[in-house]
Amino acid sequence: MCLDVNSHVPVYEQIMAHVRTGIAAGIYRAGEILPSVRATALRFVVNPNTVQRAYQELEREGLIETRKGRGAFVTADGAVSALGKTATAVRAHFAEGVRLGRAARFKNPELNTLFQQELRANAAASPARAPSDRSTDPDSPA
Amino acid sequence: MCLDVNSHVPVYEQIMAHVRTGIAAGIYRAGEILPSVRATALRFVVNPNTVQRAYQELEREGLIETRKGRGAFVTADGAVSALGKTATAVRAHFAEGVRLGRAARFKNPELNTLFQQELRANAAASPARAPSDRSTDPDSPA
Amino acid sequence: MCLDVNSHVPVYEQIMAHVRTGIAAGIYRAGEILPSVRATALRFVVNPNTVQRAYQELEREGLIETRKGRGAFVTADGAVSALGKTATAVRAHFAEGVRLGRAARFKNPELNTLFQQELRANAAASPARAPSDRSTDPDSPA
Amino acid sequence: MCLDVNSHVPVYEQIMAHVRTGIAAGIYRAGEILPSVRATALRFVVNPNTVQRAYQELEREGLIETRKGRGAFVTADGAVSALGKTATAVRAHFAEGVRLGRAARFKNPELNTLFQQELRANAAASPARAPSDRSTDPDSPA
DNA sequence: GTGGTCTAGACCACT
DNA sequence: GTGGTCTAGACCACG
Repeated sequence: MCLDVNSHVPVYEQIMAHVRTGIAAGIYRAGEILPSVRATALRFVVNPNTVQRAYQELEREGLIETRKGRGAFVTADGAVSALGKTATAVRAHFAEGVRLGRAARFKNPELNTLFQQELRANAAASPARAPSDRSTDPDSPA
Repeated sequence: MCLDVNSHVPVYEQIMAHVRTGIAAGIYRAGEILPSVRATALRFVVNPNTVQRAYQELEREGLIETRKGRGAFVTADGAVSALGKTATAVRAHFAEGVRLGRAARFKNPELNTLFQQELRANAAASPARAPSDRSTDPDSPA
Repeated sequence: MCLDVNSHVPVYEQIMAHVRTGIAAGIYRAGEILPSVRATALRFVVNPNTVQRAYQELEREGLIETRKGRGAFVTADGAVSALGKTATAVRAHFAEGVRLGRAARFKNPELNTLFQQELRANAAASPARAPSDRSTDPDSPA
Repeated sequence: MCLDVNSHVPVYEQIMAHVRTGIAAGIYRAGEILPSVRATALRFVVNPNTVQRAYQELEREGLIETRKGRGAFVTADGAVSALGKTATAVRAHFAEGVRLGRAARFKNPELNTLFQQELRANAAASPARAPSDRSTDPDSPA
């Protein structure tokens, strides 16, 4: 898991998304401490300020809580809301793809085919088959 | 059809995507003239410079051709390549959604459900059923 | 002989240069009439207004003289000054090339070699040898 | 070294040429950082946007690489290709001069004389002799 | 401090 | 009217 500096999405938001999905996935549980700002900065090869901002925004969202000199902790309802937020984000991407396809007169079956290809391409666990031939598309208008 | 100024995607790229899908959809055909820079600027309530830049990049991509004092025209192979480029963009969005979902331990069936919901939500004509309550998610990390 | 619409040099100036060298070369002599605006426009596939402007500027330069309803004529001293103007223009190009080369630390012998190559490449009459492999360079900063 | 705002060559291209020859001359080496956009804008008394555009185009050419918040850096193969690009630009100027001269029926010896004069006029160090009275010709049709 | 995008408004070349 | 370049000045993301 790493960041895409060429994406239009600010790095600090990518880090936010990373933490959010981490919570949604149960990697970080309610009350647990998150990796320190500095550790995260080193891991992503990024300026600590940037991580700092990500954590700050997450705190504003109520997902985490920072305590001076202690670190950042997942809040009680952060654990539950993260899952919903992630699902919403996922849907947003699908919606954007669908919208774009519709604009180009793609029919439902065609869109479905494209989606199933991605599902297999990025297969992880259950029905894993296809090799991951996915490559980022600089063209993608978010 | 309008732009999202709050998106992290530069406005000029959104305009590029718009033209691209317009060509892919057959709204603009090979050899046909595109709306002028100024007209497009008015339509999207955007500065002419921004449209100018979009057209310029599209020209560099070989999709369109501009002639001083005449206007911008869809090139012959622009008409064909636009379709492929749009499909790639669509897949990129699906891929990103899938990636995000996978990170949060969503299973294939769950992702599929989310996708089918979008497909129906944004339904245009044919199998239209549930209109649903889709709204853009400013949180979406592209 | 034709125009380069992709050049940064305005078309009307290219036409001016064409007339100027035509006079310098003795194709158009003092007192002789020049091709009409419309004829020139057709020949170069250009808007008559553009030719009109070229002729107008040439008149301001004193190289030609236009008489309503008659046409444009080479003036007496136009015939002599054109040659000088052309020579100056030629030198200006050489100077720009030399300047650019110097900036990149090219030595005199190297510059000379490049020049001799061009001289042979564009060979026309006297010591004609090499085939014309010259191609326009969009990079050229005038 | 300064820009010619009266030239028909866009300022941003003049800046590109300047950087290119700088790289070709070894003033900027592979991996080294270039002057910042704002610094260059001040140096050339030009709007930062204009420099920004020049750098952006150079990046597209692969000559340089920019990193947000860091600066612009000369790429590895930028260092080598710049030299070739500059040589091409130099030849283009010589070619244009030759072409113009040929059109006016100048013979090779005459063209050669004009060139040698420029070579001496713009002499830098080695065989410097006649300083001469060279001045830029705004008339020069690139 | 760095690069990157956008607006407002200007002037030029060309049809 | 068209596209193309430039300025002035603003705001954002990153270090």
